[in-house]
Amino acid sequence: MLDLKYVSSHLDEVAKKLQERGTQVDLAGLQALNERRKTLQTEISTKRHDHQVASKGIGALFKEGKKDEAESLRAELRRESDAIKALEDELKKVEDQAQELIQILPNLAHESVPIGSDESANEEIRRVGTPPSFTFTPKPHWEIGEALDILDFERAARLAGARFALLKGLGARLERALIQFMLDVHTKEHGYVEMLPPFLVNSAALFGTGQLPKFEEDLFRIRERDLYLVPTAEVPLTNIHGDEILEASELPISYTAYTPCFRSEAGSYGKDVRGLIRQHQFDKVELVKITDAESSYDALETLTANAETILQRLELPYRVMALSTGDMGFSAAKTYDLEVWLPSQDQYREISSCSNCGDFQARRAKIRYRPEGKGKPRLCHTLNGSALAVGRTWLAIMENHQNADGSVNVPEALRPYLDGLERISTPVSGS
RNA sequence: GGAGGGAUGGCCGAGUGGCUUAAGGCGGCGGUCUUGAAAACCGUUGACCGAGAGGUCCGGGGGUUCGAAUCCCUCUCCCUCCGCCA
Repeated sequence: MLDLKYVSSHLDEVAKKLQERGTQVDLAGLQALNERRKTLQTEISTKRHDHQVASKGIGALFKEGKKDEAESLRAELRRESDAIKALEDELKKVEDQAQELIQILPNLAHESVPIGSDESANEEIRRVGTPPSFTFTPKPHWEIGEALDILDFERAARLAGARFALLKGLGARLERALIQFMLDVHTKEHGYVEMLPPFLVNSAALFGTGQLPKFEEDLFRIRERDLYLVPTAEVPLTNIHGDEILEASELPISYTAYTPCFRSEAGSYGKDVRGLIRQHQFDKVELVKITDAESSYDALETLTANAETILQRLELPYRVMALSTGDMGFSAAKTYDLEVWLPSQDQYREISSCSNCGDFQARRAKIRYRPEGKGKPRLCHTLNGSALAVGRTWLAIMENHQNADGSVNVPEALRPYLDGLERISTPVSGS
């Protein structure tokens, strides 16, 4: 959420930056509401003060036996009390209106973010690794997986419908190995604390990270309850310190967690209908950092590098993209996407998204810290990134490490997690 | 699911309508003493809105009252016992 005070005093600048993100808003209305809010508050504050002072006099008058005076004062204060109540009602209405307007505004982009209306304006930062060259036509992962009998979409559909998958045997084992591998790297080498959070969260948590109120249709909600399936571990991890004032010495905080993620994928009809790319449920290992207000952009570089490590170890070619103002998510001030090479599509596809949200989520979730020594609490900065989306990693391995005979080589870094297995092959019949 | 008991500042905890400007303790910070430290003693100690005056905040929301931490309604969470259960 943007700071109402800042918006009110920087109308033109904020409007321009929002427009770069593709959002048109009437900020003048917001400013008017803020002015009215301040006026009302001052008036209420003064009236309440007078009322309190006068009110104390009643007890005294009764004690002195001046009943008539006490009664008339009481009647007067009764009217005054009603008047204050009316002002308070208006204040609440004004505050609610301002809140409603400001909470659906996206974050402002950092100055280093390329300006543009969509992904065509994204900027390639670097490429790492070389796409493999094959002596045969590389197959898409769903063909490889089904031939190896480790992936089954048909039976998954029987259980849950389209956009669900059933991993079998070594397929399931590979998924589990990837999760374990990623968590080990981040906890043992990158200093993240492993968490295993709830997979269901309430609306307050989703408001904190920005999924609500604007993007409810992207979520799966539990019937009749204020609970939603997590769309990403970013939600529980970032909200862990909601409503807290942290000590500066505790920062930065680095958490990692594996969770399944659930997305309704409303509005994505016809996109990526085949294969594992776009599912209602997928596994992800997430990284979250909570920092002070000064170091979040350095932390974004670190976090992105941490995510890249996984791709490098798994020998998967990828590139790093700086998203443009029009392609970034709602809460982000700056985002790097990691895109992995997919031979069957002959292109790079997103496998991780690493964002610095600045104080945008911290303001919503009330995550603050006390600067070194003393002083007023300040808003933290929050960051998150996938490291990585496990399902997409699974399919990237299938496609990049496939052989002409339909088998798939296991990257060396992963072998310790698969009892030393070097390749996944079609099982010899009967075994 | 049933029955009871709770939720007060960073933490513990007192407080049943005006004398609460939330007691007291712990912790933190500053000081005295000390070569230094500990102990002891003294002082200090929150968040939010507002330019300020001032106001708000005792789990959340609503109500009664001139006046609510205190009374009423409601929701959430926690604890104890019973039932069920991996």
